[in-house]
Amino acid sequence: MKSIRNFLKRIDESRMIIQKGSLDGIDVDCIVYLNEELEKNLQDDALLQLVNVARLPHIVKRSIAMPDIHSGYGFPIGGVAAFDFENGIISPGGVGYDINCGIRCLLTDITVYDLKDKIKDLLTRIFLDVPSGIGSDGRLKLSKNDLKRIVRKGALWAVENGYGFEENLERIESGGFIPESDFASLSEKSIDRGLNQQGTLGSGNHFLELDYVSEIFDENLASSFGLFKNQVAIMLHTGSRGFGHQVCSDYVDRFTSYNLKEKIILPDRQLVYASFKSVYGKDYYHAMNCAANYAFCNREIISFFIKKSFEKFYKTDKIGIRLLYDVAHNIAKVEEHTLDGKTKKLIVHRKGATRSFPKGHKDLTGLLKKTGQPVLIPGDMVSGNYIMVGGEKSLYESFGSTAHGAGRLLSRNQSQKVAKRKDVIKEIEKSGVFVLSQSRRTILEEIPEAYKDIENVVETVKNAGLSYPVVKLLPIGVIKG
DNA sequence: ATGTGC
Repeated sequence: MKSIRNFLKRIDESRMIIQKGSLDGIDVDCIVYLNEELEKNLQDDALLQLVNVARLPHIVKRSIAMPDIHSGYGFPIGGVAAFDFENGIISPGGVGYDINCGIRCLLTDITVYDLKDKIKDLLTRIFLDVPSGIGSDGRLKLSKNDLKRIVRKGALWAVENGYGFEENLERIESGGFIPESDFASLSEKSIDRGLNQQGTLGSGNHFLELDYVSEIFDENLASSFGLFKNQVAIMLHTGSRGFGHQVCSDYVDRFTSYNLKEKIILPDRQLVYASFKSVYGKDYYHAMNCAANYAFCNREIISFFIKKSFEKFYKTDKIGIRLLYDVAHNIAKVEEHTLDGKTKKLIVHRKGATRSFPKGHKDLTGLLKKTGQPVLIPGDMVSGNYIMVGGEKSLYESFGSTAHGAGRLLSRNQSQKVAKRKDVIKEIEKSGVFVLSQSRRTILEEIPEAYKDIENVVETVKNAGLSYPVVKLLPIGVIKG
C-alpha cells in the first residue's frame, strides 16, 4: 500500500499540501507548514491525523497543521480546523485534554544583571510560593459558589477577589473570560477536581521561567510592547489542570456513546464530535468555556503570586511587573473570518496552535489594534522563547493562527531513555539555566533534546507570513512542574 | 495534559 506520505507535495519553502480529492473522503486540502529541515521530523501518524480531520463533516477550506505538529488525541497537536457555524461540528479532540492551556508573558523593569547572581534564591522563593507538580493543591480554598463564579468570570474573578489586576484584563486573549459558559454543563466529578487546583502550575510541559531579552528583531514593535535588551521577563505555561482534564474526559465519553448510538462512522474513534447546535455540542462548548475561564483565572492568580515573590525578594514594590499578553493555545472559538469575500461565522479549533491576529483586527483593542497581537512561542528550556506578532497572511492561510511551541521530537518514554544516560541537570545548568522541579522524571521528559528546534519553527511561520519575530528570550531559571 | 497505567 502506498504510504500517505507520498501524497504530500511541497508548495514552497514553508508549506506542504495533500490536495483535496487525492485521498478518500478528502474534500478540502490538507496544509502543513514545514521547512525542509522540519519535514524530516514529520511523523506519519500525525500526518494521518491531519488527513482524518479533513474527513470530518462541514470542515471549511482546509485542514491545517503548524510546524510543531506531532501526534495528539484524534487531532494532531499543532492542528487548526474550522467548521461552519450553521451546520458544523465541535470535537473535544480538536481542543485537547488541557483546555485553554496557554502562555503568558510578564515584563519587569529589572535587567538580567540585577538578577544573575540571585537567580537560585529568587527562583527558590517562587518555587515555594507557586504550588507545582501533579495533583498539587492550591493555596486557595474555594467553595462551590466561588467555582461557579470562576467558570463564568475567568480572570475577572481573580481581579474582583484580590488575586489579580484590572489593567491585565485587556492584555488577556478574549479579555480574560468567554461569556458562553454554563456551570450546569459540568459533572460533579469535574467540580470536585476544580475546587482545590486554582493557582497551581501543574506538571509535564508546564513551566515558569525567568528569562531575559537576548535579541531584538523589530525595534519599533519591541518598544511598543515595552521590551528592551537584557530586560527580565517571566514566561508562564499552564492551563486548566485536573478540572479541564475531567471536562474533556467527560465529554469524550458522552460523545463516544452518542456517536455509537447515531451510528456515525468516524475515520478514527478519537474524533468523536457533535453538531455545534445540538444539545451535545452546546453542552460541550459551555463546559469547555468553563475550563477556558478556569485557566485564564489560574494564570492571573499565579502571576499575582509571582509579583508578591519578586516584591518580597527585592524588598520593594518597584519591580514594574506587568502583563505583556496571555494567549490560549488549546481552545475552540466562534470567530468571524472572510471566505470567498464573504464574512462567515466559524468554529475554529486550535489544538496546540496560537491565535495570531494582525494589526487592525476587529477583535483587538487599544494599543494592540495598532501593533497586532503578541504571539508567545516557547522553545525547549535551554534554547529559549520567541515573542512574535500576528501576521496579515494568517487570516487567509490559517484562520488567524500560528505555531504554539517547538513541538515534541521524542515521546515522553523515549526522552526518559535518552536522559537516563547522562547527568541532565548538570548539562542544563552548564548551559546557564538553573532548574527546579518537584519531580526528576519531569525533567527527564522535558530535556532540550526532546524538542524540535524552535528556530526552524519560527523561520517557517515567519516565511509563511503567519507571525513575525519581535524579540527572543533566553531562560536563566526554570521551574518545571 | 492527567488524583499518569490494562
